[in-house]
Amino acid sequence: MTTARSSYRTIRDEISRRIASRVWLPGALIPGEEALSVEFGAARATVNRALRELAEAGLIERRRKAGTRVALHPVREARFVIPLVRQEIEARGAAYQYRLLSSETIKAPALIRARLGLLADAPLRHVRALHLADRRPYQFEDRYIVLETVPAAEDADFTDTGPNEWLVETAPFTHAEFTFHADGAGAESELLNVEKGAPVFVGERITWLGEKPITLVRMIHPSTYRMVTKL
Amino acid sequence: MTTARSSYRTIRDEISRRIASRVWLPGALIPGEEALSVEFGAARATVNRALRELAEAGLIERRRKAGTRVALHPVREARFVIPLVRQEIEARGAAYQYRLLSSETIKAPALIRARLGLLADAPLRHVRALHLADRRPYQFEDRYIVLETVPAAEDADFTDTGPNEWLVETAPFTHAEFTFHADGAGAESELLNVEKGAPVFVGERITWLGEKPITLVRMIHPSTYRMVTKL
DNA sequence: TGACAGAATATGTCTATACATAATAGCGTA
DNA sequence: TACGCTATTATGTATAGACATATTCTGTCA
Repeated sequence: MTTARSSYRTIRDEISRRIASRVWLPGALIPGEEALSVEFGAARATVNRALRELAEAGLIERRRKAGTRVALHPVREARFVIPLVRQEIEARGAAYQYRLLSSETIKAPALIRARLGLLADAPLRHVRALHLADRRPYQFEDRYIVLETVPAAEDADFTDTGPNEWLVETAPFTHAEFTFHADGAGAESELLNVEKGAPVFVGERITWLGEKPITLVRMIHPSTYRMVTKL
Repeated sequence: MTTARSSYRTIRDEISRRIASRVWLPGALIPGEEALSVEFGAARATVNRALRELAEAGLIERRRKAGTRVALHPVREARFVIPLVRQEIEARGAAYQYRLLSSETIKAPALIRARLGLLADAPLRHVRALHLADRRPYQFEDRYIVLETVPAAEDADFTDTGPNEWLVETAPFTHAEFTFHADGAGAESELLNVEKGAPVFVGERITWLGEKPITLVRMIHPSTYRMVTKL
């Protein structure tokens, strides 16, 4: 019979605590919103918000009529922010530098076309660039921009600022897909200043505006790179 | 003057659309909750929920008194679920197999101690295991469990099921930190059936219960592994 | 000019109430 | 017994109104 002066945070944290301290075991049914609102002396809407947040975090599972139960496997999800390379580098207190390597308009290569679900001959802008932190190679960027979706990219100037910053300001996206994997350094090994075949961390991102693909980018980091996220 | 029959989803999506279609430009101030509730014919609370979700997604930024504006750099965040290896493998339609490689109770090595913020001589359970998908090495798991935090782990039997599944059911966590990077295969190369020094994808995870560290685990995948997430 | 106290304001949260909706449980019928 | 309809129930969402709180703005005083 906690007295607590309502507040959805109080309720959320208390319930979270009960789960963490195993007062309510995984799989167990917890009291309904009505009951909790009585216990905490809060309105049902307040309890609802607390429970909703916990459900979103994956700690509990809710179903109409069936009630709310502690998640069996806390399939919690972590979040990682999608920063601009520049911000990422500057946040570490390092000096950011950018170097454009190449930029051209091409017909979509078969592989890229398949990945983006494009018809043959779709024109793309292909940009290669290097991002440095304190004068050391930090990320090699290999990007394709779909000109049908973003016509303005045809004439954009990427000599001083990277296409990412330009896109972020110019072409908002609605969906995105991220892929991460490890690979051996290929042609980009020299640029990153690593041996050929040395392990590199590859992040790949595709973004869409509605159904239309905007861009595909491969971001390649030397093996010193760490992608960190907290929960 | 959209008529729309309220619903926070309708409002959320419409605002999202206006941002995507650049009706409201990045950095621009958008109408206040009061105004929007009039426009959409909804209660302020409903508009609030719509805006709150958009803010959480990083599409807009809200500040009291200052108002709500379209985020300059959509610092959106992606989420990735934290699945059990088994589920991950079975979800691909592959057969899951587990093999315990070694298990012993040790004093914390200096490196691990530092990483977990432990005092000297803290006893740990060190478990090494291999997870296979369709009989092929999928993940090498190298785990340390802090016995002070989870005493029951001392006697737990990991011959048939991995420590991860055991922990998930037994020791809930409140915080976690994830790190991902690429590395060259070391001692585990044979187990993963790759050449020594071949690129591997390393995921590291530390979990805490309150202030007390629970476990540190390194999960090493061959370079065929892809970590995928959508937004 | 600049510092500071207060007024103004947009968002943040809570309440009470109502109705909507999904899903279960139970009943009746074939 | 098997099937399908209906009542029940817990969560989901909406509303109007109120108060809380963080910030900005403004005017005053040194």
